[in-house]
Amino acid sequence: MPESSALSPEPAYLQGLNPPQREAVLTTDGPVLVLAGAGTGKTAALTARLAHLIATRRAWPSQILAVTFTNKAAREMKARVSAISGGAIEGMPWLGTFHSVAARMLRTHAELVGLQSNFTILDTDDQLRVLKQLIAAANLDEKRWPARQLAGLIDRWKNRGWTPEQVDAGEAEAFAAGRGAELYEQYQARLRTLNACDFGDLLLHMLRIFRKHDDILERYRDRFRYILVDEYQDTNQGQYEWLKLLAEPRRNLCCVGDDDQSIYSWRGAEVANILRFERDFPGAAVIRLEQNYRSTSHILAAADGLIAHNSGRLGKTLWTDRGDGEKVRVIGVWDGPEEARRVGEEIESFQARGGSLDDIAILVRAQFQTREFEERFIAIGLSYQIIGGFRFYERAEIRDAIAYLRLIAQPADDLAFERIVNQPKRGLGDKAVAAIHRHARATQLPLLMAAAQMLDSDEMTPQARRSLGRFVGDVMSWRDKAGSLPHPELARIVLEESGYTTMLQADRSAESAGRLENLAELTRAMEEYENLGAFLEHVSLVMDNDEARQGERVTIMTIHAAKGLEFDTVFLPGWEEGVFPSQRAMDEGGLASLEEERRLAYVAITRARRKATIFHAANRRIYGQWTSSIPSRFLGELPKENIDEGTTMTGGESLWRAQWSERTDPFAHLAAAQSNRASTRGPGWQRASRGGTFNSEPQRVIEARASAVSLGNKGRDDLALGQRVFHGKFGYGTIAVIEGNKLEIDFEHAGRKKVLDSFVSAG
DNA sequence: TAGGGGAATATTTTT
DNA sequence: TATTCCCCTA
Repeated sequence: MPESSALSPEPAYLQGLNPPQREAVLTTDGPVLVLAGAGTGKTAALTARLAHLIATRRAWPSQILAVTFTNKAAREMKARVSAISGGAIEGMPWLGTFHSVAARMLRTHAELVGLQSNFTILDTDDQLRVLKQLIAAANLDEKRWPARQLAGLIDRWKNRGWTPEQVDAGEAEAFAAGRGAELYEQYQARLRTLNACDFGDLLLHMLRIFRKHDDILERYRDRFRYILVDEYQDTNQGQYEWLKLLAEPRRNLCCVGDDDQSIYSWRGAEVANILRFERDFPGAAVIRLEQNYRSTSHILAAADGLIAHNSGRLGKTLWTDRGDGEKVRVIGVWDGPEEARRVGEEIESFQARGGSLDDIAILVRAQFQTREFEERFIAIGLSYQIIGGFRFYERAEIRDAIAYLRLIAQPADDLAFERIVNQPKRGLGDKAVAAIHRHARATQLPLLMAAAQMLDSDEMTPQARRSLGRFVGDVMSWRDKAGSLPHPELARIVLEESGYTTMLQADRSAESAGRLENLAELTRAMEEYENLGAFLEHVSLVMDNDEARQGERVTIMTIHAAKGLEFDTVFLPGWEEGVFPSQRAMDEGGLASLEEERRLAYVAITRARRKATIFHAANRRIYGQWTSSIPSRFLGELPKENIDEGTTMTGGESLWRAQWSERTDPFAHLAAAQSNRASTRGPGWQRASRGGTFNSEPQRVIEARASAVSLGNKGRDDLALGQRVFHGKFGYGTIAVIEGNKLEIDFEHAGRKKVLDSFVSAG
């Protein structure tokens, strides 16, 4: 703890903060809403506030509830609070994500909602499996009423804090002619028998407990002197109620957020929560952080001009003293491949000038857009990483491995049992599993126990019985070992003895090597946890796994994933109607969705520190179909004075010519790019697609030329002939030929391939 | 029961 | 263009 504050002029945590930031730190009591625009030093203010509360003895670390949405944000805040206090503040036990905090609470009160304190937290796969069974049991056509849709609805209801009884008729109508609420009810009942809950339940159960048990609510109210919420614009209805209950009667609630960065309404976030904060908490102090420390002014002004087209904003004006900087560039290109080519060229020249790839990001609206870039970067040998998509713990092999561990830790975990009885294949298919289910239902036993009993009956074919006997025996023996072996060791044994490793080794597909590598990584990750239980809790709540990143690389990710991050140079491809704003969003959500898309565009632009380049293509292949596209309406909403427009195509008079010259002269686009002709935005772009024929040929030529340029230079000095290496796609192999930065490798499973050295690591 | 082949289908995804 | 899922056959 710091010295008595009266003497020292100013505590360290206040240094370097601007006046509004200080206000956000020092306005400790009563409701406070901090409107923190993009790049305005929100996290600095937030952590200083925590430090201040503790340093001035307003609260002990354990008396502050601080919630975030992501594990990443929670981790960062923890680290910064610890740093700012010089390590004096070790733990803030109640700093975490909404879900982890709620889970922690729920473990102590589980019995009040019909669970045991060791309940399991279901992942999406488990959830869908349960729902599929219920839908089938209800005699509904799974085609017409997919489990995914029901899962989405139930999630939405939970986000609003509704229990099955509270779902109104109109909402229930949305699924299977009014049977939605009924299925929700059945789902909850099933979860209770499984001693499990899903993500939504973590919050909803606690909310119900708070509503029903005053004494418990009182206890938490008494404990939490101060409450702090990050990314408040992303809270859903349930979270809002949860916070409101806890914040009374002290009302020391500080919410930080930015209505212009609300991009998760499709996940239940209610912008309304932030918009009505002042009404909900009369007398609230509203503090605006408007000085942007991230971007230069053209970038800010462009973003600001765009977002001004939205209605119903709280409004704020970002400013910066970083100078004008460069204008935002808007570049029209012919098609997707050219877009990727252009971005690749710019990155290479940036790199040639000594720039670092780590400073560059390509932010896309949708995952499918990443492919074009990936292909291009592989071709020219540019290091990149794609963030998002499937996360570590969502991969099938990881989930399978975890299911084994779950079953060992909790033999009653029926979902885990179902997932792996026949994985790897043991000849226990639908028939056998159905028989086990029948027996389990009849005897009220968990599946694993029921299966054990059935070994003595003659309900199954002898071979199925033999196979099942072996499986049950294995699980039992692993359970025995679990007590004595360190858990990572146990995991390795399980993977080996279950035949899972063997199955992958026998699999000759390109991915199997990567899967084995993932499993190895999993057992490595387990070492950081005290015991199996702690590890499994981590896995359910923290779905990400920090992968060690090696070397410089360009980052490719969705705009959603980029929120909260910043990069020196940002490329924003695909600003076309239908892609961005996305067609589906507009079809389904109308104006509200369009505004959310616009906020997304705002988030995208404000990620850039110095340079933002937007692309729009005249033709794009979507799901294998060539479609012509018109530039995004958002482009027209950018203030003219903050953008530079250009196109790589010849003038608007004839797209035909552009097409023709592309076809015959592979370097035409370069010439066009250099002369940077006037914009052709407008009707000329709306030409019908000419189909995919024209570009296949020139692309190959250009591809070859670009490869020739980037290949054959440098090469790595840490690789040698005969060395064993690992490749993300092809697995392990031995180097057979080295030629500059090109390698020929004899892969153990994929045969001989030519690859670039930047894609292999010493194995 | 497993695996092949053909048809249907396709945002964003903090926990 | 992928991927996934369902049906059918060995």
